[in-house]
Amino acid sequence: MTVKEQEEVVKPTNFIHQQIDKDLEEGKNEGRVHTRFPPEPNGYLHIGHAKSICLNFGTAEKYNGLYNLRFDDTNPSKEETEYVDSIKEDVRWLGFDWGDREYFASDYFGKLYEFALKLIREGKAYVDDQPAEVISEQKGTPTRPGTESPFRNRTAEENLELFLAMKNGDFKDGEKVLRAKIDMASPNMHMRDPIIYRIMHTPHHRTGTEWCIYPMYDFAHGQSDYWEGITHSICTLEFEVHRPLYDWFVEQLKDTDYRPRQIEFARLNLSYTVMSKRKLLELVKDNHVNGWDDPRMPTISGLRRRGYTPDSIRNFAERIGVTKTDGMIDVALLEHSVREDLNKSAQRVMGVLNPLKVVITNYPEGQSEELEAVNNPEDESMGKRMVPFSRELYIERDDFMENPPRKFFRLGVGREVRLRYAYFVTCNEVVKDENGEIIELRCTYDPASKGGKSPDGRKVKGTLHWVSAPHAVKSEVRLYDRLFSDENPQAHKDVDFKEFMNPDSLQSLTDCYIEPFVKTANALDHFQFERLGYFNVDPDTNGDTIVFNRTVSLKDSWSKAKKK
RNA sequence: UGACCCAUGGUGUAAUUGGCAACACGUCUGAUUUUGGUUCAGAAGAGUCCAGGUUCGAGCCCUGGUGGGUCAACCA
Repeated sequence: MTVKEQEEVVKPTNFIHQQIDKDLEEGKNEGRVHTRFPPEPNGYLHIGHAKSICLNFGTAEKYNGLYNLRFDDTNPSKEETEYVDSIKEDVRWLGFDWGDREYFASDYFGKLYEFALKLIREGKAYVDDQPAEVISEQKGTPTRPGTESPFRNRTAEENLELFLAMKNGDFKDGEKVLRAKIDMASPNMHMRDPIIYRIMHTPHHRTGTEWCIYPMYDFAHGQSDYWEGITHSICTLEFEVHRPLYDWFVEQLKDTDYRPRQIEFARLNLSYTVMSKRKLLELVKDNHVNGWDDPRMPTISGLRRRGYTPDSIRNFAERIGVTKTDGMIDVALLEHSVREDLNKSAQRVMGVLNPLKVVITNYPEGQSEELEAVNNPEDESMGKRMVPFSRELYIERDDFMENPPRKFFRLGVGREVRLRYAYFVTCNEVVKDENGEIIELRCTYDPASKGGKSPDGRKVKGTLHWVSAPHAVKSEVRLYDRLFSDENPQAHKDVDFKEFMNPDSLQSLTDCYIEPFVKTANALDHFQFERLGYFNVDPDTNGDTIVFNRTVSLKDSWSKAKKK
């Protein structure tokens, strides 16, 4: 291993690990590191969550600690079991195993209720009878302090009685709330007597109709962390202003030196996409895409269906780093991560997307043969396979030009190229239909060049992929482009992000021919179609047609050169 | 007329905690190549938002600006 390689192996550190190092040095929490990933089951996980999962769980792994999966299910009106299941599947697929440490905030509804009772008894919480608008009005603004509720100084007895009535269902939704009594003049809006319990006569996906009062996020999160023994509660930047409140509740709760600590990092922004559950839900609900797992979606399930691998996503998460700087990651980095992974592992195969028929005029009619091809030049252990060759072939339309420009290495009339793993062929004639459209090429092959070798040492500039027409498997191939044409579609104040949707984000080719090797492929299997890109088998595949998704194209220096 | 946070090549991160800015992606050369892929060799590109200060020495510390983000849901 070279010096350079050794440097690269060193896992990058970040400010969170540095803070944990410090906590450990100071002997906090008996040297334990315990993290959690706390999704709300109200949507599917996306690549931004993947960053958070890798950070939270990866951190615990790094420090030989533990990590929990905890569903933040305190709002029954938005949460569903479908989402719980998809989240578990996605986290598992990414390669993390949380063992039996699977929790729900709803597991703590009882303890949370008891804790609220304690706050009331200590005069630190009160029932407010005012409607939402009035409470909101009294909150003030960031630059103006709030005013106190007329119900703020009820006696503990009265509050206890009212809260019990709330719990017993004596009131309608919104009629009363329980508030923490902190400081209406605090410069931090979240400290101005935040609402901690609201009335919702809505069945919960786990507790059913047991409760009609539900705790707010702020009243559940830190406490859940505390009860689970979380040491480092890593979340995104928008919760930074909640931290004093998080600490305030933990302070009321703690009875030892242990205390969980919230640390915030910048969420992931990816160019040419949107990354909020609300917006992704909108795309799904309004049928702008075909579901949460549409291969154009930045969801984990979409990326999986598109052909991304867990490794590629984890490497990506590692590469982008962790900071508090709000930035925008170039999708090119994500694409680089899959190419890097798939280049090492993907089975090579030849497939023609836009077929052009080629007849080898000096190859006997009715004859065919099998030629040996390498399965993966990056991994010899993947072995070889046989590819059928015959008189009638398909090549890529792009690989032939009647009037080739300079530096075009492919086929033209009178030119010789190599058909990969097969023979050298020379094009002699172009056949056109009545519209002048090229419909066939007539070529001759050199039998001495079998395997693609030139016995006389003569060179050809181009090597083309091809497929034997009678043997090929006709398939559908779906090509994807970015979902949005704007780098940051949600950043425009006066324009809805959907205005920037790319109308050509999905192109479906139904006249594609792939070598017979793919016949036995299973859903989600990865391939490299030589010279084209990485593709995987879409679950839409049925007995009749194999459907492929293009995960990402190969790097293409020819298309760049062409533009000049 | 607030609180909290952020600011390093095009992009994302790093800099042994004060010692003259490194890595990755991207871009551009060239070599190799039965994938115009991979690999390899190399190049361009920032003097660290600005202004002061402390110091022999500042991207790191201090002060003041500027720019950006977050917070006023009975959402999380």
